[in-house]
Amino acid sequence: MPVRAVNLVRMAESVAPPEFDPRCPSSDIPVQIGGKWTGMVVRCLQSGPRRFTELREPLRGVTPKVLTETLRAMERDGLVTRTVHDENPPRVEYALTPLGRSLVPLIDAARAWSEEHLPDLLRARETYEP
Amino acid sequence: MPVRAVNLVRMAESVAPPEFDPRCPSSDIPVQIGGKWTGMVVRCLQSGPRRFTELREPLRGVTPKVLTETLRAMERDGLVTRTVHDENPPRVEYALTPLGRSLVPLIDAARAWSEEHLPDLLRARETYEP
DNA sequence: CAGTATCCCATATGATACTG
DNA sequence: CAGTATCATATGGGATACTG
Repeated sequence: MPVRAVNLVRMAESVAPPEFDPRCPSSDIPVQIGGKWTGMVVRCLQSGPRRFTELREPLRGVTPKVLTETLRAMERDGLVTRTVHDENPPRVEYALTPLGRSLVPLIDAARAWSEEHLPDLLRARETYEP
Repeated sequence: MPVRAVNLVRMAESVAPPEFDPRCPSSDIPVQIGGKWTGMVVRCLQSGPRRFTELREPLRGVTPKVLTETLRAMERDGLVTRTVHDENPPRVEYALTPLGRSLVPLIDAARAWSEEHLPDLLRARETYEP
């Protein structure tokens, strides 16, 4: 399996601890938002709204349970909207909100980093010995 | 505990699945690099080399075991160097490599995102109801 | 179609104690 | 000082089967 790129998949909502240490500007306690699939969902929705199964397809390997959890969390955080069209069979569409769209540059930056630096990282990994 | 910012804490080394779906440019299978503390270690080392205990201090809450694991992984990936000075008591210094330093803009971008958008996310979280 | 309902498991993280 | 060594556990992620 060839290595392709690096995705941003997790971010942390950081909370200042009671005893914030000014010597390290990021000595925060992280509380995570996002997860394994969040970044990929954002990218999949970039080109427009998609239905549940339309998301499952390109995200090969994601189980319906996990995709549901991911989408619910993103909805809760205001990253996507969930629209139920009253039809039969049911049709549910997910779309990015402006907030969700604002993540795109960050994800792109992570991928750009990977395209530029991943070979170095992998080389380091190969030559490393404990 | 006031919310301060958002840190990038995880990234995924993405591997193309056998059946890559062209409709979604990021339908990759992620294999994670990084972890809860990696981003903070990078930021702590930004201002120069630090010793093990000098890292433990600002990263309140990290146990020696976990900090060791984090640093070893970062060393393996070529993000930091570990220099043992032959003295007594022992002195070990960790420093960013150019590769490690190249992560800084990405981490800063994540923090910038948070400073700009975290209030929106938290507001969405509060008004959300299942 | 768009999910739920269960069950399961690896692993990331942490608590605590000890050492060359 | 700079770690190891153990042990414990929460939870993110997955497998599988079922449903309005």
